[in-house]
Parts: sequence; structure tokens; C-alpha cells
Amino acid sequence: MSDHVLERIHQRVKDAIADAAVAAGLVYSRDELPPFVVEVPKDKAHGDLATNAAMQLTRLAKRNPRQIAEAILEHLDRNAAMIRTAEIAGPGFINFRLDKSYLYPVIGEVLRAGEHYGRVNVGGGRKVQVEFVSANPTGSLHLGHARGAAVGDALCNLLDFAGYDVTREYYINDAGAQVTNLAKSIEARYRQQLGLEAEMPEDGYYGDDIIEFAKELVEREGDRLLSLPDDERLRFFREYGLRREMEKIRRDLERFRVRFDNWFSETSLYETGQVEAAVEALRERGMVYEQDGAVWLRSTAFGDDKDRVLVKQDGSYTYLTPDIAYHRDKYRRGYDLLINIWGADHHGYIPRLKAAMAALGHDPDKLVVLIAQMVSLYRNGEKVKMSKRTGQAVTMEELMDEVGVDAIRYFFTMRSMDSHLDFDMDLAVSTSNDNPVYYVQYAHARICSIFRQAEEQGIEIDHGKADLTRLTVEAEFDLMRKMGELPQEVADAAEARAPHRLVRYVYELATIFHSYYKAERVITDDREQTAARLALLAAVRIVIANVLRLIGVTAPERM
RNA sequence: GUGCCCAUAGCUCAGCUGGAUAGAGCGUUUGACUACGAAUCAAAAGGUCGGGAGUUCGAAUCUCUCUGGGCACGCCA
Repeated sequence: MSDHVLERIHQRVKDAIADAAVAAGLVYSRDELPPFVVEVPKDKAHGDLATNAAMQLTRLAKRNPRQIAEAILEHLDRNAAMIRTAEIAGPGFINFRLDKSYLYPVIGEVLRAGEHYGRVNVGGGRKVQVEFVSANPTGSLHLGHARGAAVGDALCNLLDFAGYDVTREYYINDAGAQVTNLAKSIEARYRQQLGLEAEMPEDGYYGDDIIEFAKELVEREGDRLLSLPDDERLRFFREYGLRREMEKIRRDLERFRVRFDNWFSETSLYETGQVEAAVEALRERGMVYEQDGAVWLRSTAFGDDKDRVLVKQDGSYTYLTPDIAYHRDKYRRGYDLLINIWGADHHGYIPRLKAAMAALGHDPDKLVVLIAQMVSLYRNGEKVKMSKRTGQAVTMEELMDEVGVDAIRYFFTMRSMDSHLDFDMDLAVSTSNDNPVYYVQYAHARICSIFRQAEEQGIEIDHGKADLTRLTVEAEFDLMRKMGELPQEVADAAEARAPHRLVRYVYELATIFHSYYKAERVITDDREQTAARLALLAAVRIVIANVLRLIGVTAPERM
């Protein structure tokens, strides 16, 4: 039994239908009933609640849906669930109208729960780890990372709100060839800053950040580094580069309001011998073989299209091997669920990683990889090209400077991960009426404004005393119903791992509010009605603020 | 060639664990500021849900197939 108002009433209606179906002889017992839903119909003309029960029963009862619906209605106990009218519609839906007073308790529930309103426990305290962003420390975070950060953090907030025990993790690829490349890139830039001839390495990093680091080094160290022995110099650039890149990444993410619980270093896997141990573990399980001087993983035995090399001919590991060790470590840390958020360009990597986990004897279904599709940036109506070679890319920092964190997070969270996203700079920057971020925030600010007004007029605010039956306007019931749906919305969005649903929800709530605000005056001479309306809006304000918080957007009191 | 994602209004996208007349924003057109904030509201026009076949009481949603686009297919990372 749920402790949320709306779910309770849904359940009562559902029980009444089930009892009626038994009483009508459609089934012998409630256990035999096929699954059916009681939900708020999309079209308000269809009443407060509707059920597809009659349609679901067609096969079992061997009658047409409308006849079944009639039989159910004949035996329905309307008093049990505040049902005023029940009628058959369309192909066999039963539409219910309830005594509107069933919605009033929503307000009290929201006001009591406050910032916790909407919290549910579908997660049951299960431990879930979400790994996201995990950008290589070889350059600045850019647009794609920003999407991963926004969606990942919103998903974490959502899962937490849905009753999961969430850990946010960032995997730092601070070992491997790309870090050597970083060191060489910095060295080349350093020499260039000193006015020397220097070629960038083959797969060098061309970002402005690297040039900045080189300038810093010239200022601080002069040309001293040139005289260091080769290996020592490279190590210096490597460590300096890693440190500075990670500092910048942490700073950008902090500013983006994303905080990680763990920063997991790839290097640490080598230091603790876990990479070797992972290969050994696979070997013991008979999952590897040697061929052409390399060590191969039998990933085809677990659904991959080809076997994968773990140890190259030259004795070094492939990119996959430490990643296997890393995910093996995750499994061993005892999470119930592991979620990775990756960019679409890595999706081909999923089968081999899952195969490796299966080869280690882990349940591959515990690892869920969510793919966020690519982002295209538009500016002045034109697509902005991004190039790794020339270092041309819009960084997350520039984006935050130009657009602001609220707008970026809202825009990236509002779309499904599955869809390619066109990020329109001009729209996101605009403070005009076509920017949906402000639409929702404005609703919140407007409510705050009403309360400031009430305070100025010396109106006593005590929501507990308010007579809610003074709320009789249609839009008021719409607001209550919408607020009452939040717990279910959170549960559904969490189950679907779809934070963008929250954005949709809060936008719709804001729409109902704006419309209501325009049509009805809150503060009037009618003190009783004013008190009731203030109680309602206090609740709406809480719900908007809660959902905005989940998607990482602020709820300003004035704008 | 193979795999994954996508195709819904002029544009950008929801809706996809099957349900009623397919929705929203932008853009277009028409209205609303002498009352709590017009970053707002009211209304209109706009659709063969990429094509075809199948599954069933019912398909934008599930299956197959074709077309078109994106991304991947290394002893790179």
C-alpha cells in the first residue's frame, strides 16, 4: 500500500473494479485477473480516471469489451472509491468521475514532505554506481561531456530520489599511451613558447589548454626543463599535464554542480596489480589463449563478434585490459547495479566489455551501458564544426560563460539520451519568451512574488488553517492532480532511466500554473479563499523547486 | 559488408513495457497589460507518425522488410 494520496485512490478504484469483476462472474477470483491499469486519461473529457480492465478481460471472458464493461459497472461498489459516475466509452474503457475532494489531501502531503515530496522507494536501498563523464585528462571538457554530465547527474539525483543508494564515479584514464602523448604535446608547446622549432607529436593534443600550460611553465620555470634528462623531462610534463588537466576538469564539473563520490585512477589498477590479476583470473577460467605472440580473450563465447587481444605481441596491454580490471573491481565492490553513461562513439565497445565480465563469471546484466547520442552545436543558425586535430571545439567552460549552467543543464536534460541533440546557442542564451528554462523558473519566481506581496499586505500565512474546500476552480484541481502524480512520475522515470521525463513534467506543471495565474487572482478581499490559494501555491512552489533541483537547475525567487 | 541509434507538424522534439480525436515549444496568424511580475496568457492554422507487409478487439508504439541519415567496427586510446 502506497503512502501517496493519488496512488491510494487509484488502488481503491482498482480494488473496486477487481471485486466487481469477480462479483459479475467474469473470473472466479482476483488472482485470475489479467493486468489492467487505472490511470488519469490524457483527455480530460474522459474523466478523472479510466481503466482498460474490460478490454484486458476479452480473452478470458470471451465476450466483447463493452459487454464486459457493463457487467463490471453493474457490480461496482461506487462508494468504496468516491466514484460519482462511471461510464463506458470508446472501445471499452470505463471512465470514472470522482468526488473532486479526493485531490485536496495532495496539498497537505506536499507541504508536509517539503523538499522530500516526490521521493519514492522503488529502489529499495539497492546500491547503484553510476560512472559518467570520465573524459580523458588530455584536454578540456567540451559539449559532449557536458551532455554526459547533465544527464548523468540528473539520473543520479533521480535514482536517489527513487530510493536507490547512489555512488557517482569518474574514471581517470591516467595511464596508457594518451598520457605520453599529452606529455609530448606539452613539451612541443613549451619549446614553441621558448621560440624553438618543435613539431607536435603524431596524435598530439591541440587544445588551447595545452598552450596555456606551456606558457605557465615558461613563466615559472624558464627554459630550465630543457636541460633535464629525457626521461625525467617527459615525466615532469606528464605529471604536470595530468595534474593541471584534472584540476581544470574538477573545477568545470564543480561549477556545473556535479560532484563525484569517487575519482578512480587507472594508474592505481597497475599499482595494485589488478590489471595483471584480471588477466590471470581470465586465464584460470580458461577464457584466454595465445596466438601470434599475443594473449586473446574468448569474447566470442559471450556474444562478441570477434575475440579480443588483451596482451599485445610487445607485451603491453590493450585499452580493453585495464578496463576489464576496472569493471571487475566495480563488481567486486558489491554494487547491485552498475550504470555507465557513454558517448555514442563508444557504443561498439559494449559487447566486448560485457563479454569480458561474463567470462569472469559476473552477471553481465548488472552492467547497464546507457548511450548518449552526439551533440551538434548551432550558432548564428550555422552548425559549428568541431575538430580534434586543430583543437577547435567549444569547451564546457566557454559554454558556461556564454549560456549559463541553468540553461545548459535544462537543455541537455530535456531531451531523451537516444536522440541526437542540436544545441542552439542563440536560443539557450536568449532571455526571451522562447527559452523554456525561464518559463519554468519564472513560474517559481512568480509564486515567490505572490508571497512577498502577501507579506507586504500583512496577510497571515498558516497553510494548516486554510479551508481547502474553497479551491473550486478547474485549474486548481489540475494543479493538485499534477502534483499528486509526481511520485509515480519519479518511479517511472527512474525505472526507465529517463531523467528527461522530469523536465517534461515540470514544464507541464508550470504551464498549468501560468494559465491559472493569468485567469485567477490569488490575493483578494476574500480571506478564506486567499488562504486556500496560498496553500495551493506554496505546494506548487515546492514541487517546482524539487524537480528543478533534480535536474540541477536553480529555482530563483526573483529574476 | 556487419552492429547500434534515429526517421512523428515548416523547424527542434515528446509520446515507444500496444489503448480513445497523435502532443509541446519555436515559427506563422489573431487577440489580452488602470489588479498579485506580459520572461505570461487566450485562440487559430499546420500530420498518409519515412515506404510496405504482418501480429490483434486495437499499432506512432511489437515483428519482418525496404529506403534515408548518424555512429562504430584496430595487437589505437
